[in-house]
Amino acid sequence: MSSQAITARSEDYSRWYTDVIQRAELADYAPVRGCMIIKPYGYALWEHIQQQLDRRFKDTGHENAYFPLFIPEEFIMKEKDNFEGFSPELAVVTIGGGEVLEQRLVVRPTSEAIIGHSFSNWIHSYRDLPLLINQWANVVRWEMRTRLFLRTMEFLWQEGHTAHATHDEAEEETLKMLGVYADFAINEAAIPVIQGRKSNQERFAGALRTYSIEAMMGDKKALQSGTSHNLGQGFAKAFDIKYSDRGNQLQHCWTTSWGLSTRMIGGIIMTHGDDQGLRMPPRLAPIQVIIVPIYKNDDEKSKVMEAVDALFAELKGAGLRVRVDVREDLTPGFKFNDWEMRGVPVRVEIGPKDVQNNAAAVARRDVPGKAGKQFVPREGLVERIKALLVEIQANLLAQATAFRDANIHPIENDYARFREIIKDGWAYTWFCGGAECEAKIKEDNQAVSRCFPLDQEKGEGKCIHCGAPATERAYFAKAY
RNA sequence: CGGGGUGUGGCGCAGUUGGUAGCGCGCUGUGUUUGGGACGCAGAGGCCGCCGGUUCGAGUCCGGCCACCCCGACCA
Repeated sequence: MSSQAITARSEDYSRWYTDVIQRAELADYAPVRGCMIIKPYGYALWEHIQQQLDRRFKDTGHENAYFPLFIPEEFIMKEKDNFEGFSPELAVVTIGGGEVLEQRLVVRPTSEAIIGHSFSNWIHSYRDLPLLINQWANVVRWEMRTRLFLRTMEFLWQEGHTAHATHDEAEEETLKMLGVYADFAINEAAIPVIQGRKSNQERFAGALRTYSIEAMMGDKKALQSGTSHNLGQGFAKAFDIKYSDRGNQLQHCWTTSWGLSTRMIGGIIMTHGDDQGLRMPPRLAPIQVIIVPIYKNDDEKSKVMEAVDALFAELKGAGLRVRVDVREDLTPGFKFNDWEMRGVPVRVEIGPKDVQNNAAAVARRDVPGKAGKQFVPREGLVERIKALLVEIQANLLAQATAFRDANIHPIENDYARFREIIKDGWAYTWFCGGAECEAKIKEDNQAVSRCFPLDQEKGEGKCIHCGAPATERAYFAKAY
């Protein structure tokens, strides 16, 4: 619990972000640089993210497994692009049991290598395909600069790894899981995301193609919130993942990998949060309904608590995540602010008047102040709250979508204007995809291409930077 | 690694020309309070980031180191 005010977003967005996390008790800094302690409230949010994703993975035929944290260094080196991409950020164990290790062990930055090793043992025939595996795990990347949830040296995620008989099947899987991420982001986290393909410069080194979902944060910076790779046959060749086809010919598999991490929590904070603090999307909120009892004396207390307990049981019975704030010696006003800061979607106040009137005061987090508070008859209250949670979920998505759309600006053939746009928003424009253009744009604007959206009209234009013919449009933005 | 900042009770901070550490919040006890961040009274809590130097005496001055935060480069 904290009574401190939160820095206004307009004053200092970074400070607002870290204030919210600490005051809402999502996470603490750890004694090790770049690491974080995820506190119960933050972890509960992660658990709901996990549940919603895991359900979707199972529904699309995937199974969970677990692979080791330690990976022989030579495994990592097998796939050259992968190794070169990751080597600067590897944590390597060189001593174990007091002895210098013959075989140095890498703490996994991702598990393509060790899973590839297993896949080569598991897969022999086309009958073994497709192989659809997911794991929930922690990974470590030695980052130079870290921020709570957005980039920490150790983070939690899921990584899906699949093997297929053909390129097209792998591509289909890659896009299917991208779609799963988008569905999750939009319908559970209420974050409008754009599905797209990364430029060659931005794609994962070991991948044929990298796709991502991109979201706009409250400061108009972009956040890559989920990633899906078609790895081609690169890993299959490096790890000898082969199968005999129907004609008894040995073929290399086509593999994919896709991941979504605790970074998503940062996305939720920065998409929905306001100057009062967090605003949790109801479907993921650790607490959906907080009940604050109000009373002056023992006589009132017993009457109020009777009504509160009954409502609590009813809401809980309806499947809602509900809690009663029974803390003594805190004023109701303090509790209102406290739970608003922590983003609980619906607050129910029950005092002597409400007991008498057979009603309750219901306040919604997405509408600030008195406008969001109304008195609701006790009769039908549970149904009203359930409906309200649905409304809030929809409203958060609508607000975020409106904000995003208001800050995306289409532009053609005008680099000067492009540069202006990108200072405070996203630009949507023709892009040749070339490395030189990308590098120059980055140098000029501290912004990069986010993706070529999958959903775009066919056409042809001129690259915003070099003017060469371009067949695709891309989003450009400053990014986390 | 470059630039900027900060290290003093749990948190936020003050601490004058060097004289043996204080405020607010929080915490404990207690009483009055309670419909938008309550108040009184009584308490507990500190190796002033670390090491060294100057000095009769260092939170304060000097030297060195370390850590963390913010902004870049790198990255999900």
